Amino acid sequence: MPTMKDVALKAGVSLGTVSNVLNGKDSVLPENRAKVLRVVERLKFRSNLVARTLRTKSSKDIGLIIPNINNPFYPELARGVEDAANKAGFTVLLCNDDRDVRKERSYIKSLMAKKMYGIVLLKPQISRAEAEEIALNMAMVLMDARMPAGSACNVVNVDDRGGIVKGMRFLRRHGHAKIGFIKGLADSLSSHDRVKAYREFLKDEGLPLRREYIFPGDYSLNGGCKAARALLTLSDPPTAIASSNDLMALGCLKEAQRMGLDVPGDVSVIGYDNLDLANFCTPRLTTINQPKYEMGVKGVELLLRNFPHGPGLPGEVAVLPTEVVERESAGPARAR
Amino acid sequence: MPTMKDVALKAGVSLGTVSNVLNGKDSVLPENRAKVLRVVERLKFRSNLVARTLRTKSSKDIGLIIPNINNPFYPELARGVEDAANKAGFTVLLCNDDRDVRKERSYIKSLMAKKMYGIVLLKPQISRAEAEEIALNMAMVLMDARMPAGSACNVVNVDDRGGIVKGMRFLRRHGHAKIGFIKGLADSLSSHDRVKAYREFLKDEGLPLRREYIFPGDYSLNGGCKAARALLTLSDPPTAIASSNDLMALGCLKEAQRMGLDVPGDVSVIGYDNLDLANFCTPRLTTINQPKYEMGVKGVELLLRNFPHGPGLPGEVAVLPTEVVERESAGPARAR
DNA sequence: TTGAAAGCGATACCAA
DNA sequence: TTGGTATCGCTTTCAA
Repeated sequence: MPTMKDVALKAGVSLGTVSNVLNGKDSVLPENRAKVLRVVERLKFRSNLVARTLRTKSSKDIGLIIPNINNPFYPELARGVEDAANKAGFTVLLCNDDRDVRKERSYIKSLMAKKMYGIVLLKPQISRAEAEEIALNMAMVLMDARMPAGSACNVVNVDDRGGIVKGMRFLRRHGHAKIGFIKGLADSLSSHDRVKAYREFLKDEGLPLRREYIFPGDYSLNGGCKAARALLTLSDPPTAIASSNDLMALGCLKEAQRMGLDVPGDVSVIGYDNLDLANFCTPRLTTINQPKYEMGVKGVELLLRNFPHGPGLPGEVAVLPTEVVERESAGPARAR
Repeated sequence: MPTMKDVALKAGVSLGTVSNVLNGKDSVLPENRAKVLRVVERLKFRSNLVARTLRTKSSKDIGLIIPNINNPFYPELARGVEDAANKAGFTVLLCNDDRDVRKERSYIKSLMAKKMYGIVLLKPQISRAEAEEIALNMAMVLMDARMPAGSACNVVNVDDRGGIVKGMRFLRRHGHAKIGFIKGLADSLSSHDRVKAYREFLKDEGLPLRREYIFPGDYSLNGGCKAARALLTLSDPPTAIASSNDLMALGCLKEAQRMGLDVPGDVSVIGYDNLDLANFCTPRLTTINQPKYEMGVKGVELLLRNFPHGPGLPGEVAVLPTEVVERESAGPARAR
């Protein structure tokens, strides 16, 4: 592997000149530039990025820490991060922390030891103070998190309140007044926001809040089945069920069918996330879309924009919109 | 950020001693080791991995190049790679090449410039010669590829022939003699192997090979629908359809249902891959499992085993087994 | 505009 | 066992 020194030698110029050519500095005689370029070509020279990073103290890489790439929500988001990063000349190191704070910390330390430019961290479990401290050394973007105003961390969230409200409104518009809700695991900000939005919507609409209409789900297919069974065997069952994710909505849908109910004829089901599976099941699932790819893109955008040449700029917070994707699993309420 | 020099200073020992302590060399006086460790702790010192890599000319990272993490086949494989790599103290850089040779080459070059330890490359599009050349500089594992014996590249493949044969046998055992086949895009080794296996199976069983029973699919949901329509409207339609991936099998299944056919009552459908969706659809899809996670693990295993301290050892090839996962979409043939 | 030289922060060798 | 020093390959400053 040839080095810049080799190039300099063969081209009959100094190391600095080669560096200047390679970095597009214009203080180089055209003739020298040409010579250097020719040698670079001939030797198939490629800069050693490690040396560059050592010298400049920052690589052109960003770390992406997510719970688990196996969760169908994340590949698209990861792709958004990668595409946006690539476009800006950065590459992405993917890390799955399995929602384990220890793993999360360990990855962060490793990313720092690698002198990464920045980190995109989903569902952070570390404390705010820890996050702030990291943001001193590298660009930082949090997703699905809440930080105090003035924080050095950038934050990208999704309008979960709005998503639920839109879904509920959709159901209302189709005449539903008795709407059940399947909660998710109470471990994340977004999950919390979704139930809250459900409650508030009911209140705003002057609809009664029935405790038995809220079922504690676990984000799993089976959790959705259980919820459906519980909700639909009530003496006065809901005519529509809103789930806080697609997987449970699917379970719900399947269980309703198993009970001999027609979806959406007898009961409407509405999901959340808009995963691929929402398109693959029968009936296709009406659901709330989260802009997964765009979340990734936006994250990188903030990352790069607010850390142009080291720290300084305060963080920014972006809230991305949700929307209902109308398909087949929800329709008009029908008297039973 | 403190450096090893700072540690050496505060601990009153030399740089070399600190290095030896940190790298677990035993030629250090226990008392000195303790001193160093104490200072490391106090200063929260962490080795700069970039400097280490520059000096040693190889990082503890491996690159993983896949077509697209958005394709539901890959997340699990990627997870296998990451887990196995982590266990060995390595981290993984994920790259999506979108099946574009140019992107593939560009990523490889970038990985080399970063002095990565090795590369796991899926469905390589570069030439064999190119692959061999890369293997001179870093550990290399190819997946879904064929290399000549004696190659420096390691290869991990899946027993696609066997998978198809097992699926066909399963159908035969249930009395099917008229079996349709939906091909995939002819762009990969595995795709090619699957049709071939289908043909040979028919021959071995003494069953007629009917051209009209082989439909050219495109791996998409819609491709599966079209295939079903074509195959099932034949004057003498097949009683079972084997698809070369799950997505087309799902499309096939849905189209059959739309045509008023019962699956598996009227027609059996069998997929390939065993993606999550195979479990989520109705009826649940009987399919051929590919050991995705294990492929990733095996890849890293070969990578590490055959490149312990630089090149030298020849590559190894591993073929992982497939198996039929019996669910609900395939059953006994029935006279129509 | 260019060249010479000083670092970046580790590892590794050699002498002591 | 330890300390001193050269070195990895680049960027960056400073004089010329």
